Amino acid sequence: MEITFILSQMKLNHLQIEIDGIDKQILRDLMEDARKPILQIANKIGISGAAIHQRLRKLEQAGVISGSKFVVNTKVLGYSTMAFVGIYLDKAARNPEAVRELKKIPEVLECHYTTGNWSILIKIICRDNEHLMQLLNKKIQAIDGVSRTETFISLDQQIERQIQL
Amino acid sequence: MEITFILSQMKLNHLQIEIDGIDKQILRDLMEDARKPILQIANKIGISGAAIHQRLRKLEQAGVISGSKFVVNTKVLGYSTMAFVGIYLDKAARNPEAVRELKKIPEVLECHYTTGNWSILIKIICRDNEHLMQLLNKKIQAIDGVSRTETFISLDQQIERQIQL
DNA sequence: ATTGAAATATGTTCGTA
DNA sequence: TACGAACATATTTCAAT
Repeated sequence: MEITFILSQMKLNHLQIEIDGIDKQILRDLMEDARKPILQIANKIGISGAAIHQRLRKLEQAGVISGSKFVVNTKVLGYSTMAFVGIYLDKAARNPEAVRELKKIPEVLECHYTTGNWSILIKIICRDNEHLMQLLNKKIQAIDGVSRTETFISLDQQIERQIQL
Repeated sequence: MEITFILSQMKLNHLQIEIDGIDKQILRDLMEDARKPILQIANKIGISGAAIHQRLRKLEQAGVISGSKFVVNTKVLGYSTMAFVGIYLDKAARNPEAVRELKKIPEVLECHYTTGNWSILIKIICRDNEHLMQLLNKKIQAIDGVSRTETFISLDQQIERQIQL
């Protein structure tokens, strides 16, 4: 009986984070522009800046907000080629080791353990096809345990967004 | 001779965006926390706040900075399942139409035209496996032109980052 | 490109409802 | 929760180098 109580409390903490309409409006604005002034949001919604401030503190403490980022335009910096690479590892036990190596490669932006054919799926960014080829042949294929890779070059990214509240 | 001049100017505008070490330090800080006060960065680097401000203006005008975002923790909001879905379209001509439909599905976070087997690769986020199944069967498979899909569920994302400067 | 200082704008705290 | 007012910080501008 005590255990079921504790479990129900855990559920409350983990699942019942109340995000009302005002929270959503605040988050929607800030997800689009992390530097948008609180007062602008406040005026739009029709509550005080102090209220927004309180809600943001609540959302941060609840862990709803993970942080904020400046987004840099990789194309302007000369990175024109994005690709996904499915990686086959010959032994599952080598996975953590392989991931450790992948973390050392700055061009690797994402790395997922996945269901399906591959052990790992990564997203990478390269200056051009030449850079991509070097990366695959010299760095990724060189990782111990990597037996084969399948590369999918992103010819054009049509959607890039966060979850919609 | 005039044309070569114009071309060299275009190259200057598009490729020779000078990002020096100070720019990189500023961007590195703000990519980690978009709300980090300029003065803190200024003190760390050892130049004035006004100088940082000027450089940020320059970087914005050059298009290096695409914006800033608040990052929300999707897991806390109850979205525990991320997946990649490779989509086969029966006719390439249907691609733009299919992408238009995908844009209407809020769970679709990314969408890429790709080389390789599929026409399109998307990244999606779902509450749970049930939600994922509904999304695939009722919404994605229902799009006109979609002949087949291959789904890769992300069991664990080990790397999530931006380009390293 | 950079600075310091002034002017403006924004964020934060707090007593109260 | 929300408010407004007081307070503390941050940003932007600007003349000068």
